Amino acid sequence: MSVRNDELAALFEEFANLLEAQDVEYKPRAYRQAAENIRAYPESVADLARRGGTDAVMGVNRVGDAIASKVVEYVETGEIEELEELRAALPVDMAALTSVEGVGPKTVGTLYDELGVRTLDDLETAARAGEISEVRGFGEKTEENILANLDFARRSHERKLLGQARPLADDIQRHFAGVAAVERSSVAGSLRRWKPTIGDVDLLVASDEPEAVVDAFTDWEDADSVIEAGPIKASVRSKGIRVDLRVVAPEEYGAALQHFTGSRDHNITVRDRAIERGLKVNEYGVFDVSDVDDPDSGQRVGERLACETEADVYAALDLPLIPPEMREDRGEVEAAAEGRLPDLIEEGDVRGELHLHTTWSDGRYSVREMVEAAAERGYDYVNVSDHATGPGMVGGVGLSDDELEEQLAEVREVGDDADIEVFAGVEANVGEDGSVSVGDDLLAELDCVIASPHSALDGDGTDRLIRAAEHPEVNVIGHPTGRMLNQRSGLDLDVPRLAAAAAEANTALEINSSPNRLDLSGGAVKLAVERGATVVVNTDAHSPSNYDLVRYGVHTARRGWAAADDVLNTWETDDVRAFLGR
DNA sequence: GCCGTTTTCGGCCCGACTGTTTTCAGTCG
Repeated sequence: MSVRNDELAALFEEFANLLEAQDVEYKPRAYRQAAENIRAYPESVADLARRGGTDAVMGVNRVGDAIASKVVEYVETGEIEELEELRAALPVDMAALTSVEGVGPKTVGTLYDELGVRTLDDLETAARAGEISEVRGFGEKTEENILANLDFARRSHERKLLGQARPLADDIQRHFAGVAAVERSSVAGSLRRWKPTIGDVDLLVASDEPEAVVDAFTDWEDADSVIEAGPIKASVRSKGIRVDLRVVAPEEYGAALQHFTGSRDHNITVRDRAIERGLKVNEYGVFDVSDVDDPDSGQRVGERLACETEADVYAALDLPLIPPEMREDRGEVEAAAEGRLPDLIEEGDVRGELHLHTTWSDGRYSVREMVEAAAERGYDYVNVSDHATGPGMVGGVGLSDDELEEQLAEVREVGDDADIEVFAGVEANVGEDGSVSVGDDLLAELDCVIASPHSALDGDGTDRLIRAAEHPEVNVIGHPTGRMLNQRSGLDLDVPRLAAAAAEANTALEINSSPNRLDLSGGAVKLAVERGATVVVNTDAHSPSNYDLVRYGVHTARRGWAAADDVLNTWETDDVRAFLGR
């Protein structure tokens, strides 16, 4: 049985909520943290369980022997006995009910005990009948809010894609640019760390007039409804996404930005380092509490060190500024302390696009239009890589070998006219056995061959992709797992093993920048780069405007600690040609 | 339940906001 990480994570989140409904202390937090780390783990945790048992699963941060053995139990039997007992004691659809804004585990427990509410439908029926406002501790306002939030909970139980949330954040940043009370503003939270999926949009503003900022925020034309609004913070819903605003004093902006960017685990490690130095870090600043009797006696206890900028905050802890994309508690604080932070790739380092489609397959623009658009962007080279026919290609999208020969002539012709280097390539399909769906003679004529899995996208794909990577004519493995965010998890990969083989074979691993994919993930990129593999940031463009998606790939590379040198398409044309063996 | 150059036992982040309450519980981030 193949079990996805997010499926495991959901189980332990349910575990946490059921325990919390019973007033159990501390355990819920432990289960939630374990769930979060399982969800974010770059490889299949179920695979870990199968290969190495509880010991291997305990390698996941904040997973100890108790939770690890529950993972093993679930992978082996499809059930966790303790969870079944908890469910029997509180037989409710916990995930659905707690997805209603303002309804948490305690509320679920109370409404089950008092009214027998088990599902969203039960909740709606009880609210419409006015029963909820009769329960002690509840009132009419709570009942109204539940009704108001129910539809939203029914419609959107998924995290939003980075590619949806980023443009929204850009919009509101433009709105704030016209508000006089806003001194500085930034996105924070997981969006600033460029996580592939986002729970909500976090915004931070520096201002001496917080209430004016909150007013401007709730008046924003794209704010569809106001969830809450106080003197220094507010939340609205916009286009189905929750947007949280926090306003802070300008002199505390750096500390607040550091605090609200997270991740929580990164901040815990940072705080630990502060404690070692007699310092205290919170959202208001870094404080020297070495001469203070009770450092917990207030928010701003002790002497405040500089914290107008994030760099000040890290400097106070003898650390260089750690880029937001790295703040996932994957060893970055230790690396920073030892001066080992990589010089991360930046958007401006990208010199070319090595994966694009034209009207020959499923693109919407001609070879010439795609090449000219790349030249206009200032790129030095592109690789025309239309789909080949083969496993996973439906509706006649992919090209036969004869058609590819025909296209090759056109690509050469466009290349002769172009100011930039035009590589002739293909996106071939990797069969279930690792074979490549284009004839070897034709592959040898091409400059840059991408091999991508498009079919049989479940189970372990490591051996299959290694075989493709070792094919002498293959230069890039495209979207290696084949995952589609919120839809399918794709292949399980032993990334270190694949990366070592790819490095040996001089084959690059793709970071596909499409917001639906972001494949490889940042965590996988880190493992790949550590094994010496070269990665390539491609947009898989089907139109010129798709070239803009490159930022998502670059920031994913940064989440994987990649420097420009690790990324093939930051190299100069001659070096890329040498890598391709042309 | 997890975790440890202060601990293998005894801690666990904490502040803002809301709605329900007369001083607080629940939710959220």
